[in-house]
Amino acid sequence: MIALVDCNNFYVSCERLFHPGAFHRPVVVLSNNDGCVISRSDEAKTLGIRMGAPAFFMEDMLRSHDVAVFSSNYTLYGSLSQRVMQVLSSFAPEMEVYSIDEAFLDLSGHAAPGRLAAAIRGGVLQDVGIPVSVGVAPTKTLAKMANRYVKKSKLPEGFLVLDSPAATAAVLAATQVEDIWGIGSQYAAMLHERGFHSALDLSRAPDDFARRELTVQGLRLVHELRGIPSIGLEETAPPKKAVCVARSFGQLLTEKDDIREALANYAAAAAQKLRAQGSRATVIQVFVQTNNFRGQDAQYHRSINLRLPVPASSTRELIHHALQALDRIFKPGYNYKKTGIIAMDLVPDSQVQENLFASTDHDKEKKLMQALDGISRHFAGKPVLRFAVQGGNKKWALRQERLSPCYTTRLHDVIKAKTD
DNA sequence: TCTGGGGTCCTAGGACCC
DNA sequence: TCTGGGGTCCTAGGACCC
Repeated sequence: MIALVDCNNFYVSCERLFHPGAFHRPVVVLSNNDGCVISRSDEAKTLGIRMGAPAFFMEDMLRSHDVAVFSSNYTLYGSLSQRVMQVLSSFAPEMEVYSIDEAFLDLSGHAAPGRLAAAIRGGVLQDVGIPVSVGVAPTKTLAKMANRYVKKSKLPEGFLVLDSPAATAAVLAATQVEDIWGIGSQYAAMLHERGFHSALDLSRAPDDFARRELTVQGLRLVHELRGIPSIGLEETAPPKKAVCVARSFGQLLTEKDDIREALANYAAAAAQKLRAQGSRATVIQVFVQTNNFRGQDAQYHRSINLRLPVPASSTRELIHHALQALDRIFKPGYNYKKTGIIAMDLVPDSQVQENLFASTDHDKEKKLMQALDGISRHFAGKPVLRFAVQGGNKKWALRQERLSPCYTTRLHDVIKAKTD
């Protein structure tokens, strides 16, 4: 049996840990730039606040219902996520960390999965303070479904075990196709049209139909619904194939210099990510975009791929190439909303083929970056040393008007229990 | 008139996930 | 004034190879 453990309203739960006043009260967490709602407490859901709803549409409503609003603080959430995963790993040696707030656990060999699920829930709550729900079933897809059922039906015990055909069929029948893991809006519309409405319907679909209309992934999915394990547990995360840093600006930008500054900073962040995972980029993609939502503005979306002379992870090189790419796609006269860089075709640092004719001294470059990373580690990962082109104007900076402190990762932000 | 067979690599686009 | 960011996988089609 496989368990899917999922933190309830994870970002909201993280904020509540440090703001006891936010319990028993609607709470939402906003995306970057305080743009839209990405996490809601149960009370906020009851108020009818939708996932992804733009915050500025709802300001009056948020105020009148006394909703606690937070900017997202990924440093805090990442740190608490690590603690949750640590606790989970003590329950099952074989585990896949699926996302910041979810993990699959292999429970095979346990005689009483229900008791274990209850213990997991209690353990995480006790040790970290985050409430979780647990779904247990023979396959990952069914475990996901059981988990969703626990939350949707607000089962008071917080877990559900699908260990009989009857229990499984009941949950399958109660789940619409669009709520199945792996079925998005496009497939859902097609399935309804073809007469498949519930997960139970889909579990009875012919294999060749699933293969033809939903690709091989859909075929695996249908088998999983029937209780045949077809998606394996991935214990060690495969190395990333791409690294992307892209942000909307806090305000629209028209000046190339401002966009250069933003892009230089994103390229620096991408380079740091690459070094942290020990890989280098062979190709970079750089893009610029205007704001689609502004019908009154002329629109411009453009991206370009650049093959690097030698795979690179040095901040200096990535900034250099990114800005060259920008030169080729930037056009004056637009209100720009977003830029970004994607580092692709990543190769392990150790397997890089040097270019005999390249002008860059990679030994020197590497030492420089080691020094840079060493210094930044001293300052809790903050980029205290920067390249001049990264500037300091920050016209592009994010809006984060309701950011809570980094209670668990920055010494200065640790809560004071007592002041002198 | 007839016009092979088998393969790789790359790119673009579509679909999905949290 | 204000609408997120970061990923993965699959397929189809074209270019190219012997």
